[in-house]
Amino acid sequence: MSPFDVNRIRELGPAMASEQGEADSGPSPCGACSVRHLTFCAPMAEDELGHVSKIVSTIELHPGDPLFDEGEPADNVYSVTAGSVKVYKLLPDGRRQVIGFLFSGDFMGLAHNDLYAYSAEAITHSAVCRFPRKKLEQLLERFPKMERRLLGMASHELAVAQEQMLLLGRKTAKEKIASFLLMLSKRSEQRGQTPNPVAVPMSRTDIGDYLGLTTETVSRTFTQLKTSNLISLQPANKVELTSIDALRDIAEGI
Amino acid sequence: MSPFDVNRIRELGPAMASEQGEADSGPSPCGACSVRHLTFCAPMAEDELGHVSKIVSTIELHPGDPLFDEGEPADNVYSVTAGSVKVYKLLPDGRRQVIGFLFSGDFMGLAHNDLYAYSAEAITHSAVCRFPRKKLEQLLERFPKMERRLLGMASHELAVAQEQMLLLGRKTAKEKIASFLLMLSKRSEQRGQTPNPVAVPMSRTDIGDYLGLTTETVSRTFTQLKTSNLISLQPANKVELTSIDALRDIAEGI
DNA sequence: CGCCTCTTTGATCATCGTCAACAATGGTGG
DNA sequence: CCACCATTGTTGACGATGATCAAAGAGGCG
Repeated sequence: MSPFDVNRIRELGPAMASEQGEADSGPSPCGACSVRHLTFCAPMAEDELGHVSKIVSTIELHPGDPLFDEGEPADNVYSVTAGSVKVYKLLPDGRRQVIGFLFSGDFMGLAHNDLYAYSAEAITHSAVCRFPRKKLEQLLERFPKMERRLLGMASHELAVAQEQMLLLGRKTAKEKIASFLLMLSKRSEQRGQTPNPVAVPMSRTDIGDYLGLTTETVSRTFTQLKTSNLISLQPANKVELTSIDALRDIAEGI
Repeated sequence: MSPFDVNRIRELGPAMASEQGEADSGPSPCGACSVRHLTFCAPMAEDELGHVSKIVSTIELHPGDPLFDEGEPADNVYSVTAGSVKVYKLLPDGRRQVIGFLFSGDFMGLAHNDLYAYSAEAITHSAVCRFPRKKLEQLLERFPKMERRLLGMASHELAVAQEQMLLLGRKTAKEKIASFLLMLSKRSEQRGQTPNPVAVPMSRTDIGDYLGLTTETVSRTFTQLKTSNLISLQPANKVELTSIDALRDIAEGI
C-alpha cells in the first residue's frame, strides 16, 4: 500500500469505520470529509450536510476486497473518498475489461436499470461512502443542485469513456500506455496529488485489462518507454514521466 | 436512403424545415413530435411543451451533412428525431473512432466543458432538434423532471459506452460483428421499428470505425456469418438475423 | 448506359497474443 | 532479522488474428 492511502484514510479520522466493511454513521462524517469538493456532495452547503450524513455510511476496503458484482441488485451508490478502486466487466469465458479506475471523488453504481452493470473491487486500502439508492434519489429530488452536479459528473464520465473508446479501438500498444500514464498523472493532479512521478497502484494485469492488452505486452511496452528514456520506474509503484511532451506526442499518435 | 427515414421525416410534417440546415420555430413543433416519448422531452406535460418549442429549432440533414466538429464551442445540444447520425473522434493522422450511432430519441452535445468532444455527421436523411445550451440549462432549472430524465439517459449512455469498451478491448472480430447486429436490432425494436430484418444504414467503413476493425475485416466477417447461415444480406441495407440465439452466443464469446 | 463509390475477395505482413521460463518483489514465519 | 515462498513482473520464441496492399465485382445515381 502506498503512503498516500494511509494518510488519506487517517485524514478521515473518526468517520472511518475500523472494522472491515462495517458501516458507521457518526454525527457528521461529511462535515469532516476532506475530499468533499471532489465528490457529488460538493454543492451542498455546510448546514445541509446533515441530510447527507444521515443516509451515508463509510466503508473501509482492503486490497482485493470486492464491493459489488455485475448483475447484483444496484441498491447502493458509492463515492470513493480514499484509495483506488477498479470496476470491470467479464465475459463468460473469463476475459475481463476494466472499465475504469476510481480515486477520491469518483462515484459508481449509478445503474440505468436495477442491476449493477459492472463489478467493483478495491486495488489499495481504500474508503468509500455508501448511499442507499432510494434515499439518495429522495435527496436528489430535494436538492436539485446535487442532481445537477451528478449530471455534470456523468457527462464528464461519458467524455472519458468516449476517449477510452478511441484508445481501445484505434491506438497502438505504445500509444495506449503513453495515454494511460498521462491520464493517471492528470487525474492525480486534479485530486491535488503529485502528478510526476505518478503513483501506479494497479497491477500489470489490471492495466492490460484496461487497455485491451496482455500483461506481457504492457510489461514490454513499459520497458520500451524506459529504454527510450521517456519514463523511469521508481520504487513503490511510482513512474516518473521523464519527457511529458514526447509522451503526449506518442499518446496522440503524432 | 431507406424508406423509413423518408416516412419519419414526412411524419414531422410542418415542423420540418425544407431548406438545408434552416431553422424553423413553428407554433408548436413539439406537440406534433411523434418520437417525444423517446427523447429527453418525454417528461414534459402537454401544456408545458410551449416552453420547449420556444427554444428549439428543427434541422434537416442529408447524408454526409456535418452537424458540428470536435473542438468547436458546444453552444447547442441536439436531439435526433428521425434518421441516423454518427458521432466520432479523430486522431491527428486521420484514424477515426466512431463513438456511437444515434437514432430517434438520442441526444448529443452534452459536453462537460465548453467544447464538443466529438464530431457529428448525418448518415441518412435525418431530422434533429437544436437546443441552445444556455436556454436549455434554464429550462432544466425550471423543470427538474427534465433534468432527471437527462441524468437517466446519460446513465444509460454510460452503460452502453462501458459495454462498448468490453467489445473493443476484449472481443474478436466475429464477436464484435455479432454484438453489433444484435445491438442494432434491439435498438430498432426499442424505437418501435422492426428488429428483424434490421436496417443497417451505415457503411462498412463506419462499422469498422465503430468496432475497431478495418472495412475489409468487417466485410469478411459478414461473409463468414452469411456462409454459416447466421445472417442473410437483403436489399436496401437490411440484414436478416437467421439465428438470433446463435448470434447471441457468439456475441457473448460462448 | 456508364461512371463512381462501396463492397468483396485475395495475398502477404506485422502487431500483439500465447506459451514458457526466469527474475524480482514482498509478505510471512522461523 | 533473515530466509523462504508465493505472487507479480520481465523477457524470449513463436504463432495467429486482423491490418495492409491490391484488384475485381456490385450498386446507385447521373
